Amino acid sequence: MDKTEFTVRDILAGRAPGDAPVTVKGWVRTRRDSKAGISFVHLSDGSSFHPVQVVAPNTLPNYADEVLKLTAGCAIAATGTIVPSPAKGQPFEMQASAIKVIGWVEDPDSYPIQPKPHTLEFLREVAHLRPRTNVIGAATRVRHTLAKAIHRFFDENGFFWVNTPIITSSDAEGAGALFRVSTLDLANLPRTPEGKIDFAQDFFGREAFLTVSGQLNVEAYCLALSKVYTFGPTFRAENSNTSRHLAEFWMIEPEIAFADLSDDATLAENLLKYAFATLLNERQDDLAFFDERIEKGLVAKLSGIVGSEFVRMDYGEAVAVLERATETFEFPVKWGIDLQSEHERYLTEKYAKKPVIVMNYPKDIKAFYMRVNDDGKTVAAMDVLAPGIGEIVGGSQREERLAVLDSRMTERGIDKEHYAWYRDLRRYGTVPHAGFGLGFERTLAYVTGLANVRDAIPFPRTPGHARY
RNA sequence: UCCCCGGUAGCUCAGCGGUAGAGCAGCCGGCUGUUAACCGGCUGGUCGGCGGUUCGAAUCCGUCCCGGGGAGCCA
Repeated sequence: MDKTEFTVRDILAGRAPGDAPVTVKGWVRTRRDSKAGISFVHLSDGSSFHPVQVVAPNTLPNYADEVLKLTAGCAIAATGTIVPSPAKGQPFEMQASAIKVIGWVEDPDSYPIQPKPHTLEFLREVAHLRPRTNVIGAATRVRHTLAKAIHRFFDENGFFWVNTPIITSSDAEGAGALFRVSTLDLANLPRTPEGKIDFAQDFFGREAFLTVSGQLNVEAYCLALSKVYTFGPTFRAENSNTSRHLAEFWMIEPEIAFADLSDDATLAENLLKYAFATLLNERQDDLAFFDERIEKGLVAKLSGIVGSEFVRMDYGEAVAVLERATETFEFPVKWGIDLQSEHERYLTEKYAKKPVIVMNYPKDIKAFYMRVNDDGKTVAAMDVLAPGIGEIVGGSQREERLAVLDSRMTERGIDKEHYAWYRDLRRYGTVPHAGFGLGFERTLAYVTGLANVRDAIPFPRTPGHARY
């Protein structure tokens, strides 16, 4: 991009010179013609929510042959002078002196992306073209800024980003079904003398899978660098068909040493508030769009969260609240049950009307690595529940006592040999530590008001869907 | 995987036993410093597939496919 080229964002912000011709490149959103002898072409390059208005006079040499044939989706380079717009709708516009068509739309009649609202369901079926829409473009920019805000928060607080492996052999974390990674010839599998598949001949000499969580690995780095986090893709081969599940999704997993569950909850709350505040500050146009078209009151909702405390309650208190509720639940509430979606929704949407942190769950419904509390009945686990989306954070203080960890593994029938390296962390300089997983797409859905995580990731993977 | 709802023009939908419709998009024309403009005209369909009921099926029945919502699992 040479010095005379500017983005739509720069032009609308007044950062392009007004005394010399500049060029902007992008894709046509709409074209309106005036018989007074000009056409108005709205041009988007994705750099900002709003397009730039290019005013094309009929004195352009290619006006009749090309400008009047521009339709939604055509790629052009427009050159001209940036002037304050005489009409309402935009602060600046371009008086074009040249419009060069770079790419036509073949068969405009059937081009799927039109200057009108489409259903999100339809847009998922044209996943390669949907970034050209307002809603997916805005979601993409918010996703970027959210990711940057999360990294910045950790950086400013002394955390190190640890890239835990995508391919693992940890297969019993209780976090769902796994995708197998193998280079064996499926049509001609090697067998052991007992007739089982001989994974010793596979690429890694053992069974391998795509990771469902970087937690166990990041714990190892936590017990050396004190404050660490992962931010990367994770994979679950669950046959989940809901608006909140993806087979491939991104997760943020901080892990802090010399810390307990309360520290963990505070970290989660601070992270979310920081991220939301950043979006309110840096993505105003996009959030205004989501507020207007996707979820009324979105900006006020986020501002409210930034400025208030999350509600914290013990699992026992949560059960008591649910038992007192006048609402009738499909699943009856009593101490010991895992909270159902309807229960979580009640707590966060009706009872607190903001994010709720539920802490100290019964140990029998939680994973083996969560620290057993002094009561012997509960573990130091916490979930952050958000209105409309449910669980966005799941975390715990980890069991740092080797004897307790071993007995928990025995209870669950987990092979200690397989977790020898994880047990080592408790043998050599063990300390209390805690962490959580934050679902990136669920968080993005929450901050945009988008009801389905499939619209919060560029190319969603769900059961039966990996076409694009 | 289970339970519901839906599939009609490129898109959004109406029609729900009797000759396939509207809005938007596209094309043509009119008007206009316009703002996902406005006015007129035109083009555009195996009514998801297959089978059945009926004189006659987009409409009723069966089945399969596809999409969505909810549940479970979880982030």
